[in-house]
Amino acid sequence: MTPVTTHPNPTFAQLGVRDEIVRALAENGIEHAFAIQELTLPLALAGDDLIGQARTGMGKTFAFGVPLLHRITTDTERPLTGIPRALVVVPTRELCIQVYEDLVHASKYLMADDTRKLTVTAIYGGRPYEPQIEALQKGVDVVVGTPGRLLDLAQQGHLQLGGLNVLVLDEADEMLDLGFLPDIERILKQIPAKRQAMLFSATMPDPIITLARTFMTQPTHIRAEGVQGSATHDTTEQFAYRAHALDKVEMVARILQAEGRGATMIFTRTKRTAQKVADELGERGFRVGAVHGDLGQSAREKALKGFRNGDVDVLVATDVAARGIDIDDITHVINFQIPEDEQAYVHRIGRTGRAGKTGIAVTLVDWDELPRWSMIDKALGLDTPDPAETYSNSPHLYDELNIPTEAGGSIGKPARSADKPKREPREPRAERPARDRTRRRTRGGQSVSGHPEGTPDAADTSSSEASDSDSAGDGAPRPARRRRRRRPNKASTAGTAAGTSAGTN
DNA sequence: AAAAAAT
Repeated sequence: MTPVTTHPNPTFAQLGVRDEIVRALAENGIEHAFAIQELTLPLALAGDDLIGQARTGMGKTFAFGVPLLHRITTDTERPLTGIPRALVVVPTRELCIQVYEDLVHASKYLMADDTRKLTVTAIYGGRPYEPQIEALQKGVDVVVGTPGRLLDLAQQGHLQLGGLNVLVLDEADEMLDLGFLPDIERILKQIPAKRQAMLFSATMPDPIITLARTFMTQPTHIRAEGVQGSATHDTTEQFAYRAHALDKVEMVARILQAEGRGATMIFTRTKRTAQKVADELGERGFRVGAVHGDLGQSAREKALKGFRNGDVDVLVATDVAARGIDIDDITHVINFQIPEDEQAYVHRIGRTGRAGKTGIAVTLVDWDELPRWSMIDKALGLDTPDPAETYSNSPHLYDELNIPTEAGGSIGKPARSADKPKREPREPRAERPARDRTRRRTRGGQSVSGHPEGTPDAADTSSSEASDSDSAGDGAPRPARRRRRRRPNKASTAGTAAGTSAGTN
């Protein structure tokens, strides 16, 4: 069981973070450090290499962002010159934007010298070169970027990597995976050998850690509470259902009618399917957006922005949006197609249940997906009921999905859909007050008010030597949002109790 | 075999 701590986590001020940063964080409602942040700060400030692991939505961005900003502005031997001193590499463009914005907020009051503000810039593809090049020419202290554009601008001579003091790989296991590894190696070649490297992710497979150690200096592996287990949250209720591919959209439509449903993310395995599902749900009247790699960059950003601000309440995406994206009030994650591996599953459902909130994850498993699903289920110890057992040829199979709703019932009934016209005029925008519809960032996974979750006491810190090594529409009834949440009491809870023991990697 | 990431 989770140890009960009577003391709240320490504040950033208590942890010795400089006042400019403390003030900026406070303006965003952040005062207390999450476990991963508290554990990371002393080592990160000392310049140590480290691998930071904490569950999704538990504040990894500021775990590297805060010490990074503190350190490069406090090093009197190396004043900031406008040549990049810190580089954060991320796997997707949208995550790049998000991390960039977090760092901009946190650095609001920081000066590079007596006359110049500290500058952060985002370098990513799908957008014109000129503004990014101009920003670099004006002088930049911190760069956040995706690999392709970073290398491109480095090769063109616009991005100077020789002055880097700090390198961060966010979603590090993804960055060191086959698809990205060559790019990362190219970047590593261009940065000074004597630098601090910090790697963060909720998931860190052993082979990746072994690989990481080849370019790190005696890294400390910091694992915040919880990640030793399944790395999924016990605040997120998980379900798996057997589904015919052809029925999946109908099942999703019913899930989307769950009472108390807030924002919902639907993940697919392919770009085509993502678009198709988005289109079909749109036809059914849901306010839906799509994010995948076949869309133009502005369409991707527009969809995500609409989802953030509440104009859209269903977002269909490929795994491009599986990692890092931090949006408040995502109550449901639906795996329309099962993910590639357990890491992808962990990150997908990690879009809900963030910062101690509750969430519901539903995975729809087609016949040909059963073997892979059972592998994921086993690898994570989810112990969901075998979806095969829910198999039936009955057309009424999905009448009861058995997913608890806020009202205490189950969803799955067609809910008047039979006599309902496929499409109704949408309610005017003004119908709900804008503020009520606005979905906020959770600010790096940190609750905007109250104490963050996490008990540092339960954290397992191990040094590199000691333990070796080890982140609606109207066609359907409008869901009631923001009701008081009732804890679902049936079906399978994932994960081990977030705590000390049972820590088999 | 898929997605992502430079054009």
